[in-house]
Amino acid sequence: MDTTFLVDDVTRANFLRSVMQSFGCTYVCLWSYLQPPNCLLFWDGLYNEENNQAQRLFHQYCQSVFPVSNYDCVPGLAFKNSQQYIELNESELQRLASNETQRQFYQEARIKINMEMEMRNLFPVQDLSGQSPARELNLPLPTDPNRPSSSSSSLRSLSMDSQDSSSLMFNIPSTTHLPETLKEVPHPLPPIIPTTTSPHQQAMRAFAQIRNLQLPTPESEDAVMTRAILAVLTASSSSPSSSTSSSHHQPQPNLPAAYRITPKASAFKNYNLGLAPSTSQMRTSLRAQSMLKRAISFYKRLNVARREHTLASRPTSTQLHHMISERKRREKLNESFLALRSLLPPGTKKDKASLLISTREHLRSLKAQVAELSERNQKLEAQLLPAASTSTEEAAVEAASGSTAANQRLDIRITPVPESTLEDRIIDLGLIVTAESPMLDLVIRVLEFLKQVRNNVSLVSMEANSRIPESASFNHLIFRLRIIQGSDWDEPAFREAVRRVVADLAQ
Amino acid sequence: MDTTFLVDDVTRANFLRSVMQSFGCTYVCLWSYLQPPNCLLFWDGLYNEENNQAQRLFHQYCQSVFPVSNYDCVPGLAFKNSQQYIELNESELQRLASNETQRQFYQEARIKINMEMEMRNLFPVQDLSGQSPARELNLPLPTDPNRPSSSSSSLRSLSMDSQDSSSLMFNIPSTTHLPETLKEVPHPLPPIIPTTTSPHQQAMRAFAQIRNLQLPTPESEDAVMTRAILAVLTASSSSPSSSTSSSHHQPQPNLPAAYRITPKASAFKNYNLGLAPSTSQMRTSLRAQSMLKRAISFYKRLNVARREHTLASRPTSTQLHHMISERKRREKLNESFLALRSLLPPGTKKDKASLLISTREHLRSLKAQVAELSERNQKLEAQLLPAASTSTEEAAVEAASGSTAANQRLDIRITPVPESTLEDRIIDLGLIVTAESPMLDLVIRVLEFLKQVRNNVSLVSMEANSRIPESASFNHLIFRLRIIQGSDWDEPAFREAVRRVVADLAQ
DNA sequence: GTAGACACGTGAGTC
DNA sequence: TGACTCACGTGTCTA
Repeated sequence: MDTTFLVDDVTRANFLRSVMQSFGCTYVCLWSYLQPPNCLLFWDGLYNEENNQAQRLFHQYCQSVFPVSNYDCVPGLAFKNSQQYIELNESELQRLASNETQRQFYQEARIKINMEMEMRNLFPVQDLSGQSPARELNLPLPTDPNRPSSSSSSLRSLSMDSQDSSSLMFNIPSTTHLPETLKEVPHPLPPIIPTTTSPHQQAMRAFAQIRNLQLPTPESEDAVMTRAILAVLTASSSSPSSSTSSSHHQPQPNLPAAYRITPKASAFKNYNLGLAPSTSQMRTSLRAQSMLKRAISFYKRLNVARREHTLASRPTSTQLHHMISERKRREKLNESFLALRSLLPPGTKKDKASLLISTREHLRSLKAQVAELSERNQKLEAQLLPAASTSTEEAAVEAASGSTAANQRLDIRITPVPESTLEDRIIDLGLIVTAESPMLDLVIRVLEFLKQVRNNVSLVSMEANSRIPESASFNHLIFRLRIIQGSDWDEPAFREAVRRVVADLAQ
Repeated sequence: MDTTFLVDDVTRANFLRSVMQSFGCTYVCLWSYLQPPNCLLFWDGLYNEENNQAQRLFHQYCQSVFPVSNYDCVPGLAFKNSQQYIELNESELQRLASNETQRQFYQEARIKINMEMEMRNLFPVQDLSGQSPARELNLPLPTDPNRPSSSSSSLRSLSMDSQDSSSLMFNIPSTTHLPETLKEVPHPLPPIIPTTTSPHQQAMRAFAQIRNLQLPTPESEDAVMTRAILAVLTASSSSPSSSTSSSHHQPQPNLPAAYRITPKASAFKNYNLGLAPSTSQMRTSLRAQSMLKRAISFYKRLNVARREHTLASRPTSTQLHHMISERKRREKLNESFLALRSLLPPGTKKDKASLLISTREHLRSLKAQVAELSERNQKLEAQLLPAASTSTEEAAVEAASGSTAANQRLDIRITPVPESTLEDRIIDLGLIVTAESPMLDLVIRVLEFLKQVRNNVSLVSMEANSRIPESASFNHLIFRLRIIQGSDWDEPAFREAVRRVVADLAQ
């Protein structure tokens, strides 16, 4: 219904931009998320004394306009050392852009990237401390969702000037669209200075004198001031009814609600520079006021957050823990990879992926090998023992042999081989010897003994295994003996003889 | 200048939000990048009949409000399966990377930048609206700071005003000018109540009555906006830890976490899940999908765009290619992991590290198995050989042994044991001796020799078999020897020594 | 709420 | 130089 705030906002934006640009800022971004006249300002450039002064001056100005306001120029939003910050300059844009549309595209893209980077750099870590942010922010909660008129108004409201196609998010166009910033213009003092010079005018004038600025046009300035003061006054005595009443008063629902920015309109708004409608009707709503306060507190919050961010140690403890844990995990995984590679034939690549696939292949080939071998084994066994299936019976026989205790240092078992016949008696002499001496001696000794009794038995086959070759070795020997036909075979005597042979070797 | 679209856009957004949320969507996002009245709609939740209906209703509504509008609802941008993402196919990448279509790439980059920005704006990372101690600002306090926010449903989504500058960026004709596809809306329009209320209000009211909705209130929207701003400013590394302070009584307790989308959100979401658009919307859906797909899958590549204008377009493509190739690499590696797991016994954990170690163990066991099997096989063959000397193995063995004649009386084989390592070298000394003398002497002689060279080798195990086919006995001996570490091992010399030891015994 | 697992994009290094 | 691999820190999800 009324656009005064916006006008005011635009005025301030222009002024602000002029100030900042006069101090060499290449990038001034005015953010108007907030309800006008609240906005955020970002600028780049070195944060130097001049900027400091500009900031002070601007602050002074704002204070003069809004005495209750603690307008806060957040100084450190300068991305001075930020590598990501991309300085926009017109010529480069021109060079890159082939046509007008594309140029705009580039501009927009760059600006957005800028903003994005800026955000990233400014707030890489979100650590808002333990305090309740809301308390600090003074955020008003919705008072009553069922409040009658406000809902409809908010639903209806939206605003943006839609005709300016070149309206960009962040008025980088301030460099392009603001030839009237007039750093070049030498004497820009507002012509009309009333007798009752308000503080802000003084401040602005002083500032303009310093920097040779052109200040916003006095008309808009006056209007702004008046409105602002009125707004402040009204707000100080405002009651919630003002909001409702003002909403109520909205006579034409779909008429220029164009300039009212509802909080829902969240995108960056364009300050259409040079837009200075003369409608000076005052619209002071509690909502606007609340937004102002909100903005102020927001600025505070911003500063606090920034400070906290810069001061606080970057990684939170959890983050740090996470990091090192992840590191451990990677390390372990790499260890596993290494160990896996050690098992593979040494010719394999040490590349991780190829290690995996070679492992896969190796595994597959091993499986195939096992399958083939086992199959062949089965076949061979079937071929070899149609008469006797060795393994199972052997176990059974051993179990049934009734030998001595298991833990003995020397265990001698003599078991008949099932395939032996009466004419061809074959026995197995099993020895389990725990000996310190190497198995070699043991075997030789037994063999020598067998050689002595070669008239009684002959060696058919033998088998010797030693586990744990160091220190006390565990030797398992099996001698398959054929008992010579006709000889008198005394098994206990034979066993005793064997025992005597190997007894002194057994540990 | 006509603001009807804009005003109505918000209305439509609200209505739409109400509709979708009433159907259980936790996240509804209206995107108004496009030139109004074109916008994009995203919502989560299961794509079910109700959603379908909501979509239809929305279509009808839009049709009623803007008969010329070709509103396009893209169903099913479901962020549920976060692991899935959409991979760009190669051709598309090529197209993007090529120079001739650089402009399109820029456009897409811009799109994704926009998307990122919008994401940040739309999805507050942090709930910052706690209590509102606005007393110092003379703001009306909320009726009850601790009350559960009944209007939180409206807080679940934000809508963009469509008239921000970013609408420019989407002047890509193919995407903005979607074909008219809404002619075949199956259901009748929502009842339009005449007189003063606008159609959207009527529709909303009717719908609210149907679904018992609570429409958004401006206050809540204020809060949302404020939160959004703060979120944007404090985003970039969102950690939910900040909610500790306000967790006690969160003003919007049911604000779902799923609704937080940080710019670092990495995985591209597959929004095709459960997509079952009605045939009438199929075409437009597909078209919008293709654009969306590109945009979404690219929105993470903001750095690309950043480089794009710091440097030339070269590193852009390289970076992009790098990213893509890295993705491919990861994919391939994971594939390898998966394939490897498929080879392992199915009980193994699907954890990557444990997969590796279990693979290692499995491999080791397989090797042992192979060794054992082959050994046994050798044994069996040796047993079988004299019986069936015609077998192929003998020939093969003899051929492989590199010995001179086939019918030699002595065959010496030295083969490394596969399970031996560099540190622990184990070899098999195989002897096939056709001798008249009994095997006993042969074995003893070999053992004595081994005893002599015990500084070089130690006996691990041995095996001896003798068959007596006819006249001469056929002896097969296998000695498994461990080569002592540090000793100089000369295999040919050893072989020659063995040969000399047993030569005179061989027939 | 915390520990672990994964995927991501990116910088660095290597051939 | 470019193609490629790897490590890193971070974000997200799950148990």
